[in-house]
Amino acid sequence: MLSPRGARPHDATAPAAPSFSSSSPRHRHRAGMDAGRVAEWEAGLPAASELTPVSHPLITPALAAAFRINIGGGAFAAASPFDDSPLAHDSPTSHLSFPCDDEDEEEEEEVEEVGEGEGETEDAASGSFGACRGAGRAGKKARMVWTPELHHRFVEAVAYLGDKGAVPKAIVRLMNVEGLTRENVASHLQKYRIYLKRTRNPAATQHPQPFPTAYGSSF
DNA sequence: CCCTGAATAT
DNA sequence: AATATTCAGG
Repeated sequence: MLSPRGARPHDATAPAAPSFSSSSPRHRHRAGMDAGRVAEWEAGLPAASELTPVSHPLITPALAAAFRINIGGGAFAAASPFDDSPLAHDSPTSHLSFPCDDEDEEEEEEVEEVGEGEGETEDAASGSFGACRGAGRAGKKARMVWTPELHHRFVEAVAYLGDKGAVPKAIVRLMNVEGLTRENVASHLQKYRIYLKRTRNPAATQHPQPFPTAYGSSF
């Protein structure tokens, strides 16, 4: 037996990382019980069974409204090469970047750090986004971090397209997120499908889980 | 060429 | 262990 893909020459790259890497404001995500926030993506799920809109009357107002995600405080440029997305009509629905983690070192997670009981009412979920790679181009494919907002957008796009039309390409096109590639969506789509399958038939399996996202989403 | 499934790497 | 990335196949 031959295993062709046994060894993979990994590019040891570590080229440059000079850019701004001085202060990295870590966002403290509080796993509070924001049921409202959680219900957000839950509401975007195809509760019923028929979610296959055979007719595509273009973008619906509901979707457009649902897509109205917080648009950060203009930290990024705004020149989009393509602007032919149906969603990118005139609403601030484009310019979404995903934060990424740098550092190659394997560092343990930081210890818990509780403030002095300061009120954290303001949620950071819809706050500022840290653009990681955008203009700067480096042979570094940072691990994509699917933020709840990004995931929500993804879910909305899938729900709109339907199970039969939810193709990575269409989703990417609808999301219109710069930096988001088809592979990224395809990968996530797989996970999303598995998640749906898992929740649909919890037979002989653990209890239903919300969504195995790396974010606070506990019910 | 595109989409889906599994394997692999971090 | 979980998630994203990548390879391979249909």
